[in-house]
Amino acid sequence: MVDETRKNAPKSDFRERLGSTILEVFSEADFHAVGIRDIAQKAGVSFATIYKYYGSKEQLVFSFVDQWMGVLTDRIIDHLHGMADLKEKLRKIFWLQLDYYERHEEFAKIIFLTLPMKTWMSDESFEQHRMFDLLMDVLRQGQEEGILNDQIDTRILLDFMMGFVQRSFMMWIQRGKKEPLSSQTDIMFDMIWQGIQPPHSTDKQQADSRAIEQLS
Amino acid sequence: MVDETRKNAPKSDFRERLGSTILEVFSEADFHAVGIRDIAQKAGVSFATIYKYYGSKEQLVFSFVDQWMGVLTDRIIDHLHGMADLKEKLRKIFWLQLDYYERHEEFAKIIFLTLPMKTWMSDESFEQHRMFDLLMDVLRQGQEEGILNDQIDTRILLDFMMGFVQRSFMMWIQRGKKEPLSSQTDIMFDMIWQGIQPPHSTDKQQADSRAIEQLS
Amino acid sequence: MVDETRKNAPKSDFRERLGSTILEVFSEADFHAVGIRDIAQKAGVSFATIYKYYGSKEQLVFSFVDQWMGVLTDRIIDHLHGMADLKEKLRKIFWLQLDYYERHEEFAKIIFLTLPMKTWMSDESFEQHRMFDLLMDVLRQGQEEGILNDQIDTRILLDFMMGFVQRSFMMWIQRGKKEPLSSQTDIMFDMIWQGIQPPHSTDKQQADSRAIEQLS
Amino acid sequence: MVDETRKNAPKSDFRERLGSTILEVFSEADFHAVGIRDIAQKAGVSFATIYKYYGSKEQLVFSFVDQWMGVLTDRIIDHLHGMADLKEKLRKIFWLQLDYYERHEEFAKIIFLTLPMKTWMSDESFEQHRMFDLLMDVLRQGQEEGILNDQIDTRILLDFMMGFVQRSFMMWIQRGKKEPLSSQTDIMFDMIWQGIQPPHSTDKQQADSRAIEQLS
DNA sequence: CATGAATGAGGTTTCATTCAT
DNA sequence: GATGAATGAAACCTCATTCAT
Repeated sequence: MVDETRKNAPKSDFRERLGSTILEVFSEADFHAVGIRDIAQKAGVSFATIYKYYGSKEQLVFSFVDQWMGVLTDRIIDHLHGMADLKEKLRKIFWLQLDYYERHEEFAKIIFLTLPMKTWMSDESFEQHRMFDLLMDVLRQGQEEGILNDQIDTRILLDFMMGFVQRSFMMWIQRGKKEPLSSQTDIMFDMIWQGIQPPHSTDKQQADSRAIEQLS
Repeated sequence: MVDETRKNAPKSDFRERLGSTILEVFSEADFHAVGIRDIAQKAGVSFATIYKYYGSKEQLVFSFVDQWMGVLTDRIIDHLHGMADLKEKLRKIFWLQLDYYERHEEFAKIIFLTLPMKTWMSDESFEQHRMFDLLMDVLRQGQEEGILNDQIDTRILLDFMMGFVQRSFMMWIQRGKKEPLSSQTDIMFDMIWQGIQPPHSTDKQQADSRAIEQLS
Repeated sequence: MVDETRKNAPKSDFRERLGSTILEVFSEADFHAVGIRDIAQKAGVSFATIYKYYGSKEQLVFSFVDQWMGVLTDRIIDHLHGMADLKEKLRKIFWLQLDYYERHEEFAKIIFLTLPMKTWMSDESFEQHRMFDLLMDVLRQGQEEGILNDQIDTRILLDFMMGFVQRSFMMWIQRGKKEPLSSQTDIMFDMIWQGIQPPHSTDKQQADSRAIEQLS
Repeated sequence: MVDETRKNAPKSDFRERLGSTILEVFSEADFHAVGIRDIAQKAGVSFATIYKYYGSKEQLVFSFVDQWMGVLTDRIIDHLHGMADLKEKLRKIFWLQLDYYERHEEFAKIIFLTLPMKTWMSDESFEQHRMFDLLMDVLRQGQEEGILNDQIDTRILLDFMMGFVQRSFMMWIQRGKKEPLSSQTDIMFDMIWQGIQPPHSTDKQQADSRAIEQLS
């Protein structure tokens, strides 16, 4: 299950302490405001060892971000098992993300607020292929079944959902975390669900509704 | 010898060159990868002068970002004049943003990819009160008129739209700008529009539609 | 007199403190055992400033060594003024060196014990053209006048003297500085003087002496 | 698989390869510019093994230098056998050194240009007791027999010769090895020989010579 | 007993920022 | 009021040495 095969993998203990430290410091300061020496010292690891394994401050953080994103992906995969209804799948996916980012606030701060995007986007780990493919499959299936709007590039459906998640997290932080991030999952998901459905053009719907009303 | 005529107004020129330089360099490198010396040199100013006016690298960029966001706000205000239909207003707002970010790609890269978020979010300029108030007013009005979902915090409606804009821009860049960012404005806006409407629960809508069909 | 013309010359005070520190630390430890950070701290100068001016640890030390060698050269030039007798000139030169190295023991330790020779010999400052030319002129003159052995490359005459100086200093240190280095100047100089004279082949000399003795 | 026959004697091979490597790398770079890892790799040994046997980079080199100096000492001892004439003994010693350093240029570069003197001088191996005693005995004997200047500390006679050797080697390298180092052995040795003889004051000699001439 | 991993630290370069002019 | 010098610190790379296996 775990990557025991990876070559040159440092001691698990080593990586654990590093991870904690990264969460701690990068969640509370901008990327450039954190020194590798601080990290090394707080993690009780040698500065040179970090360089040996990760090569740069960026790669160090990317490496952990990738790992933590993998955990979220695993969790999503796990939860989707045995689910058939598309809407429930998507709602679950949406909730799992909000929930994960809320419970791992430090991690979410890192990916949404701290990471130097320019460089991260050039890095393999940004793509998150496993999660991307997973979500794309669900959405594509919905489009093929006619449940979701198939006029739209599937990737845009994905962006629609992911953009809402990211923005919601950012503003949850910015606005002081007054209530749990996931507390409004249902109402927020409904917005997404409405948004990604096929356009029995809203006008038509309204006309329909009005027609019904007139009938009664 | 040169420009002795405007001896007392070198400032505008100064700021202009600084702005161009900032767009140029910060759009192509992470914040921490850009040196103030580079900026000063490219702008033809002493770096100490920059410090005199802006105090720090962050404030320097924030200052210009604020200005450029102001331009977008002005443009939105300008375009909304004389518009009455809410949907058209929102569509316009959505399009104006995509259009502005596309035509000022460097600026958009800076705010979405480069700025150290942690610090920016603590800065006055992040709030963008004028634009925030403007959009909030439009959305709130829609909620009050019953056209938009009023079960939802107006700020969430805003996040819904803004998140989509930000994510779309980021992925437009990431995916290689194959086609104009604003080329899908309509189809994308329809997603938002559907998403923010009151929840005549989709089920109900479908039921309505079916009922109509049966009637005819 | 002093190099006020040199561009980018650091503050004199700055250089003074650096010099003292260099004498202090490099005279007591091998080159590679001294850290630039220590030097900077002891000299009360910023570490970055050192690099700005000298570029490397080696160049830093070479720069001062060159200066101090220049002082010795000046001193020799000064003392030779108004001297006519070749032997006295050479004796003076020999003594001035022993004396200078003895009174500036730290400096001498640096050039004879500490400097990484390989690199120093590739450096301009190793040549010490001013002093080299000065001594070569004196020796060459002696050869031309028939006072010194002209069968030998002048440079070898120079090596003969310089090698003795260097070795004497090294062993003076090694043997615990029991008595002043220059205390045996005369007896040591006589060795050199005898060595560099034209070879009225020793055998001949002895034969001569014996002949004289027989005559009397 | 390989050399199982001398399973218990891999040491000589090990040390041989180490020696070659040391000659190779330390003759071409300053002490601090050579990494133990390079040495270990080139010699095909683990660097930790080197530490096991030698304890430090310095001791590693000192150990080999001591061995190679021993070879020179042996050679000198060997050649002095059966020689009676003091002058010839000294000439031989002088020539053997120049010859050895010339033919083992890499070794000579190490002792004269590379070794961190400060540390080496504190090391047992610097003293070279066997060679020191050997040369001192020869010189002392010369002094006792009245052939050499006995006004001078025997050690200074030694320094006189050794300084010339060291300086000559250094400058031979520095000046580009235009001709064999030992090519001028005779003329150089004559300088030393003249230098270390008793001072039937040169003036006296000249007077003698002149007297003879007058007589004839 | 030999090895590679881990370490602390140094050299070098570059940076943001401060300071004195 | 604008400037360059000086600074402290960081990233980066590599090293000598120690340590656990």
